[in-house]
Amino acid sequence: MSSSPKIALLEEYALIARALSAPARLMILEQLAQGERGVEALAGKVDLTVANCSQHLQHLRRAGLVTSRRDGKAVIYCLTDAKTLALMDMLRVVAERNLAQVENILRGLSGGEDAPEPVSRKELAVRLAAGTVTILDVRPADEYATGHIPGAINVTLAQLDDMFPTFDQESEIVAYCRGPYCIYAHQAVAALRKRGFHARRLEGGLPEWREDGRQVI
Amino acid sequence: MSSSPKIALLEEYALIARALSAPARLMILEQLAQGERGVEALAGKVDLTVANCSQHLQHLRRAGLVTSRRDGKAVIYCLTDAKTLALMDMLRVVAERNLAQVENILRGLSGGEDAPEPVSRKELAVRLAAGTVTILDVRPADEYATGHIPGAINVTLAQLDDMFPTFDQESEIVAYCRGPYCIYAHQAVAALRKRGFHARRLEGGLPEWREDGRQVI
DNA sequence: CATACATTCAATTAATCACTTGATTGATAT
DNA sequence: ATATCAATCAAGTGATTAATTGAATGTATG
Repeated sequence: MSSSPKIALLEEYALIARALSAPARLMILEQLAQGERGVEALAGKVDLTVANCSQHLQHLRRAGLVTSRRDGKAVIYCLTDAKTLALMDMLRVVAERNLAQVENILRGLSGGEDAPEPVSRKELAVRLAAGTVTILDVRPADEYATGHIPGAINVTLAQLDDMFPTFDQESEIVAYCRGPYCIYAHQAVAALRKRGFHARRLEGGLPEWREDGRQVI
Repeated sequence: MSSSPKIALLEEYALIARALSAPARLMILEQLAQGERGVEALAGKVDLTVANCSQHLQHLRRAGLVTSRRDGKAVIYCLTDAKTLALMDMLRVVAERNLAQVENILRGLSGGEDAPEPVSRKELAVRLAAGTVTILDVRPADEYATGHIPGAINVTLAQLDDMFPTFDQESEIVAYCRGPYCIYAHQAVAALRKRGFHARRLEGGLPEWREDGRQVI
């Protein structure tokens, strides 16, 4: 098989990199970061056929990034450990630093305007305790239902237009979504700022907030 | 091209992961971590034809991991930044945690015996200043020549057999090589311990030592 | 200007990959 | 047992990839 142990090792490392080299699998991992899921639920979320999704999941399992267990007739997948999230985040950081294309897309998301720096999780925790901030959870309702930051209001992007009158023009609004790969919070902040609100993104998303050991309800 | 900005972003991230998904390219990156190199020198080091190596380098450049400049008739490649090294190291960490195969190979490298914990760079720096340690640089002579830890002795694995009599049985020996992807230090430590020496690996390799801002001559 | 040199491009082949379709397995309920 | 449901497997297609070969580019030197 492999001539030398060195190449054998590199092939294993490459196997993990390859597992991360398809957009569909990155989306699956983003979903699993929210919490464990069955194959059919995942296939629905990332818009793949069940068979195709199953194959991607096995690819991820071969790379050791996810594990599965059987629950009745369903097979539940979950992330092997949080290091995978750190690896994905580093992928994003390197992409943002080195690829001009990524910068262009991110600029486009904030509607041409300069997006403000995101709010750190620590800062949000302090202001959450003080009650000086409105928090928006911009994920789909079902993901909000399985866990969210205490006090967060669930508003999808489509609903946002109707909600403007209910927000306070003075206090700051912080929006979050699935995590660094998710663009909902970017888009929500752009829409809010266009209407004159003080809005910023939360750094990371719910999985990172949970990973910090902060409260989720 | 890409239907949504989300998929466009994921495709960029996937591009970087794909760049890391071939053993040949991981070897090229390991070499570039030692210092900038021309195409022909790289091709020789990683045992590829020049044309093939050039194509791999362009793959890496498209992913923003390396940059190139022209120097006379040679084209010199170097790593875009040190974050790439961090990404590769995280790839290794995840592999060691999640893939049984990697554990097997690493165990095989230490000759079946339990390998001792590596020496941290900080600890080595202290003991280097105190002169209480022998340091072996187990890389090829040309790589040693372009920079090494002060006081390190250059010994290739092939030469190691002849060198045993010259080592002190009492003081500890620390071996290092190109970095976490390189197995020379593992093999050297295994050989030394089989002969009864107190030997350990340095954590990381020369690029990481240099990255810490420590002295290299 | 012609030559030599280092690198890149272009065309080819074999292998691998993503995705689709339809059949099969495994577990539960009737 | 039989039916049902979730997930996986197996086979086939089109696209992408790594590697090889030979030609073409760009840069220095005689």
